[in-house]
Amino acid sequence: MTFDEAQKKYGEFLKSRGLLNTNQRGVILREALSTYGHFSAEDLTLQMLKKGLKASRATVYRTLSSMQEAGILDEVDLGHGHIHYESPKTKIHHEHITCEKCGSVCEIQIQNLESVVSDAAKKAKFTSVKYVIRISGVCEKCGTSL
Amino acid sequence: MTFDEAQKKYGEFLKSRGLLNTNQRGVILREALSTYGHFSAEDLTLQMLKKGLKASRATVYRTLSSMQEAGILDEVDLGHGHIHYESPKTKIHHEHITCEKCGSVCEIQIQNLESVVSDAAKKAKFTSVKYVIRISGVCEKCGTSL
DNA sequence: TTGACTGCAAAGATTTTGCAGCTTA
DNA sequence: TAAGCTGCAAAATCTTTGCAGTCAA
Repeated sequence: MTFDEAQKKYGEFLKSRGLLNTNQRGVILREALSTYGHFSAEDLTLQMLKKGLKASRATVYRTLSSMQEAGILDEVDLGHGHIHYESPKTKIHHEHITCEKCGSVCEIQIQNLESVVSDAAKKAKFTSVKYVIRISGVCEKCGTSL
Repeated sequence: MTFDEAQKKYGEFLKSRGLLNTNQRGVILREALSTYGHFSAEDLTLQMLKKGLKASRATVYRTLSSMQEAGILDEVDLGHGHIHYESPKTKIHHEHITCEKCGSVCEIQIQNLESVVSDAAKKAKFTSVKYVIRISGVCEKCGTSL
């Protein structure tokens, strides 16, 4: 998803709900999509502060949450105790695994995870299925240094 | 896993770490394993309070966490904003899906999820792989009543 | 006896909310 | 103008921690 596509999609989402397309929402959208990899609301707030872009923590939280609802951000659980987001533009169907010892994060590919989960959910008559998976383990480095 | 097996396993875990097998740990273990389905630290604390069993919130948190490490409880993410646990004795390889509208939780079966995740993680040279998956969607009732 | 455990209350961390003033359409 | 948004600070939620007294081996 390019920035323009995301902007358009978010704009439509806002309009469909009767919400306003404000300056802050635009700034946060741009910032979120231009960030490589995963970030938390806190990360983004600080990153914007450094650049002199103004948006309060509360607004960042509110906006990221609505961007996720709009489908232009995915939630990611790295097991770090707070929500991370990620732009789907960098997502070619991958998940993350966090090392329990050193905290490092690797991306891994899980074949068909999306469809497997979605199929199972459909058997229980659920629609609009989403999932967040948190995977952890011990990485090679930490495993061999024991 | 029966209660006796869990108790034995937990006892061995504690011993191997030089930790004590205290009264509170025993009480919490019994309470956790006798609870059907999933529960949070808070749930368990209140449940024990009602029965007149004494254990502070902090101790329950500490104990559940160590029981998870010992492998006699599994962490479950229902998307309710706090950690839930579940006894593996009720777990015949199932996951949970939470309805975004009404909050109801269903159990669903996902074929081979465990091995699929574990295999993918092994390709990244991770060992001792664990995962927690949070699945959400819209249940049949909420989907048709729109 | 000694190290570990417990309860309490206080601290922490992350996220949400109330409200008054500001903005967008 | 009206409805929605924003920032601030306060609140809420869940969880962890420090400490002094208690307990298990």
